[in-house]
Amino acid sequence: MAKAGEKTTLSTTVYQKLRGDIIKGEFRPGEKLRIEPLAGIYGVGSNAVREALSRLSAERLVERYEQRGFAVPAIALDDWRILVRTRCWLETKALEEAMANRTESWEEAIVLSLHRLSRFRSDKADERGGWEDAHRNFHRALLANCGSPWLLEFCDVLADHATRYVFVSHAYGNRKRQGFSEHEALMKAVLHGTAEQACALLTAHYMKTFENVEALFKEGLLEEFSDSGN
Amino acid sequence: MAKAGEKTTLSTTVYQKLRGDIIKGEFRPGEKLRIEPLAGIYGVGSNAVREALSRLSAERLVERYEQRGFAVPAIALDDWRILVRTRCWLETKALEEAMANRTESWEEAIVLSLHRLSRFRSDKADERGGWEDAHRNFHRALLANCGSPWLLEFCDVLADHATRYVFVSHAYGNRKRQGFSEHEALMKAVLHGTAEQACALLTAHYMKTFENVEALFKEGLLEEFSDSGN
DNA sequence: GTCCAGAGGATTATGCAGATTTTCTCAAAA
DNA sequence: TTTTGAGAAAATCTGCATAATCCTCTGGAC
Repeated sequence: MAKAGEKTTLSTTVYQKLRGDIIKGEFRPGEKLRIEPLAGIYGVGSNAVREALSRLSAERLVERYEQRGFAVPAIALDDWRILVRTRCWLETKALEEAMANRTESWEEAIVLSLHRLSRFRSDKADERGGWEDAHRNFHRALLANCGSPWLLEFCDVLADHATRYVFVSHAYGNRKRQGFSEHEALMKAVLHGTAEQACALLTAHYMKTFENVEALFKEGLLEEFSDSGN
Repeated sequence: MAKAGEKTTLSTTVYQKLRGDIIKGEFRPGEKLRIEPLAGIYGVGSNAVREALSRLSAERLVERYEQRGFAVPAIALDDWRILVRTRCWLETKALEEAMANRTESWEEAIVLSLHRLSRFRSDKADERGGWEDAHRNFHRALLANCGSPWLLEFCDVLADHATRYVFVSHAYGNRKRQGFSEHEALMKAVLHGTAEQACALLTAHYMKTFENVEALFKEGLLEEFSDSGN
C-alpha cells in the first residue's frame, strides 16, 4: 500500500503549502508571517509552522528576524534585475552543458514538455495554474541534462523567486505573456541550432519577462510592496 | 549592552554549531543524526534541534528522511567531481563579473585578505582553523564584487560542501595543501591580468584540490563513508 | 501644544516536557 | 528464506510556560 515515495510529515505539508502560497503571491511581499494565525490556517501546531518557516528562510522565500518572527521578502526593482541577470547566467551555462551532453531521451523529453505546454493558454484564467506548471517543466526539461544537480537546483531556486515576482505583478493586470511560438523557436534552436543561438533566445525570453515587470515598477504600481512602502 | 546585530536565538545557535561540526567532519558522512542525543549535546530541547536540522537540510548539509529522521550526507567520488565542476563554473562566472566591475576597494580587500592568509600555515595543526577561515575569506573577496548576492550565496554553499570533503579527507592524512605562492599568483592575475588568465588559475587551483581528494577515493580510503559502505 | 522618554500591559516568538504516532528490532512461526 | 508481531526506540506533534518585543499611554520638558 505504501508508495515508493516517503510518507509525508505534517511539517512538510505545511512547508509545501506555505511555499506555494508565497510563490503564488497569496501572501503579499513585506507581510509579516505570524506563527499562531498560520497554525490556525493550516490546522497544525505552532512548531510545525515554525519548522516550515525555518526551511523557507534557508531558501530566502521568507525572511527571518531573530526573536521577531518571519516575513515575506519585500520586492524591489534592483533585486528583480539582479535576480533575472543571475538566472540568465546560470541557465545559459546549464543550457550549454545540456546541449553538449545531448541525448535522445533528453530531446524527447523537451518535445514532450512543449507539447504539454501547448495544451494551455496563459490568458485563460482557469488554465493559468496548468500553464504555469507546464511552462516550468518545459524550462526544466531544457536544462535537465546539464550534468549538475547543484546547478539545476540553483536554477530552480531562482525560477521560484522569479515566479513570485511574476505572480505579484499579475495582481496588477500584467497579462502580457510570451506566446507559444516563442517557446517553439527556443526548442528548435536547442534541438537543431548552436548553443550560442539557443542561449541568445533564452536570454531574450527572460529579458522580455524582466521588462514586463520592470514597467510596473516604473509606473509605481508595485511601490506598496517595496521596503519603503511599508 | 545589546550589540548592533540581532540577539541570537537558541535554535540559531544550535544551527550554527551543528553546521560547523558537519563541515569540519565532526560527524562522519552517513552518520545518523538523532534528535535526543543532539539535544543533550547542545543542551537544548528537541525542537531547537529539529529546527536546526530542518534549516540544514534545506542547504543539503543534512539529509531528511520523512518520519525517519536526519543524517549526514554520504560522500562519493562522483558527487565530489560534480561539486568541484559546478564550483568552477560558478566561481569562474563570478570572477569574470567581479573583474569587469573592478573597483579600488575591491582590490584593496583582496590584498588585505591575502596578507591575512599569509599569517597562517596550513600544515601547522594549531593554525589550521585560522588558515581555513582566512583561506575562505580570500576566495570570497575575489568574488565579492560580482554584483549578484545570489551567485555569491551559491558559491558559498558549494564552498561549504567542498570544505567538508577536504576535512573528511584530512582525517586520512591528506595534508597536501596549496602553498601560499599559488594564492599570490592568483591575486596577481586577478589584479593585473586578463579574466581568462585569472579564471584558468582559479580552475587549476580547484582541480588540484579535486585530485588530492580523488586520489584517496581511488585508494579506497574513503569507502566507509560512501553509501554502500553503510 | 508638541515632542520625547519611560513604564506597564498586550502581543508574539521561543522553548520545554510529555503524549502520540511511526519506525525499527528481533525472535518465533510458516 | 520469508513473514509476522510484540516490544523498544525514535520521530513527530501538541499545549502550555517562559521570555522577548511591540504598543499604548502617561507625564514632563520645552
